[in-house]
Amino acid sequence: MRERPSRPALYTVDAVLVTAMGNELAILLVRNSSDRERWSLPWRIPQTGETLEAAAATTAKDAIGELPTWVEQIGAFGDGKRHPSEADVSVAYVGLIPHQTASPRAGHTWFPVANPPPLAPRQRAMVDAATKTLQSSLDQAPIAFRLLPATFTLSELQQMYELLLGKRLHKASFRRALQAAWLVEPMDEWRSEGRGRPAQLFRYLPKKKRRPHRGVRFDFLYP
Amino acid sequence: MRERPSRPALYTVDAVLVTAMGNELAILLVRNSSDRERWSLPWRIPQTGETLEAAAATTAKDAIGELPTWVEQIGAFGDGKRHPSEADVSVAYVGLIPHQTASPRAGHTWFPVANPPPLAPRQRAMVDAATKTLQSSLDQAPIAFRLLPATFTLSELQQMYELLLGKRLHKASFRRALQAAWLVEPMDEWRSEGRGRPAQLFRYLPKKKRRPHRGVRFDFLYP
DNA sequence: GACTTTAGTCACACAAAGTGACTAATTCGC
DNA sequence: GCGAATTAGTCACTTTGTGTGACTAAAGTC
Repeated sequence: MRERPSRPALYTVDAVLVTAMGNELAILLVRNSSDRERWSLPWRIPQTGETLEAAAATTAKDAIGELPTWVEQIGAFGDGKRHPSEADVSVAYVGLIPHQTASPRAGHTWFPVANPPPLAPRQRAMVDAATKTLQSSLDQAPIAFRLLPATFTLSELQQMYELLLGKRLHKASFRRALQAAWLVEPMDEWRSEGRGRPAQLFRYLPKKKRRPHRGVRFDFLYP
Repeated sequence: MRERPSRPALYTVDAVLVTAMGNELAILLVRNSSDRERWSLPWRIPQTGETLEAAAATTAKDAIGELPTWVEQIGAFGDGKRHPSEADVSVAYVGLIPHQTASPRAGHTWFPVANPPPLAPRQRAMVDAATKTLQSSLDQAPIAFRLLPATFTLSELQQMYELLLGKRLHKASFRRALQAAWLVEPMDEWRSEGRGRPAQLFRYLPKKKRRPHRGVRFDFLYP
């Protein structure tokens, strides 16, 4: 605990900016300034007095001109090797961007999260961890709502959940669970999407404060 | 993203070492070398080529002479102020120590997690986040098992869960859920604890690989 | 106007969880 | 030695939650 390191321990803040493009998730990458063939996550070295979260928000603003609707830390990533700048650790954040508001700055492009260009191993790990974090906090935080515009149909909401979970959901079950959670308020508007019955619009407006009072659950198998 | 910082962005790795003492959780704190009245978390600056997790494990070994039975990252903590050494960010890890094996080195002491001595705000935040992380990954990882000795009774296991969750559990429900998860194997040993029927001993040995196939869940209220 | 398409709801079956009461095996007090 | 107390372990019943197919509703298409 007292040994001096052989070099300073430096870090950056990296942002995994996520949006829903059509029916897949996409992340924002920026072209490397040195090697224009390669891509990397937007990043930043925090200024004096700047919190980590603020640095992540600023990184996002620099990349798309908007603050994310949701920012959450993924963790610190270090593998003993250096990468962007001289840093040997990157503190990664996910930021959610509703796709409507997203107009990337020059040099920045959305890539399907399932099929990105080659990335440095550490950045690759951060992207993987970001999608995993989103999936696992999907039932703990309004992730899906933050990827949608302010008003949406229940079918759109369900599709967003299906996209994030990577599986189909049964309509009746989805709506029953949503009703029970009191997260959504119907508006007096309907939207006709061409064919089919028009859908009612809803907005995110959580109401109740009754916690479900569950017991234990053992949802793991191997250490 | 290109601005130079006004000073180098430095970090440490801090360890929140947790054990179960009697019927409360405890964390290991070390007396400050400068101000002997104050306490802080054990920490370390990673050496070149050392991963973050390895640094956390080493920190634990320096503090209690044993490797933790479980190590997990909590996150990176920075508030714009510096603290241990010159670092403005601490990467925090939880490490679990079964209480039997724990014999702290000189200057190190266990404190009840609910009632620690005054700590620096950042360290306080790390301790709070550690217990929150433990609670929320309790159903995802064998946290409780890693705080117990290799063999244990089901009552001890249930008490550990109650301690970590901060609430009582119903015996029959607990055992039913445990059975369904195939996490535990009975041994041919019994232990008599003075009064009452002797309890059978079990060990952690996860068996099945059937994932429960749940739908969506909305377990949050406010953003 | 029949057919297709999407929205929205219902009702039933089945699975999971909460709960109190029961049996079992030991120690303690007398 | 024997009944009360104590802890372990199980059972059966009730309540709640989830999976699922079938249904009605309102629009467009031909």
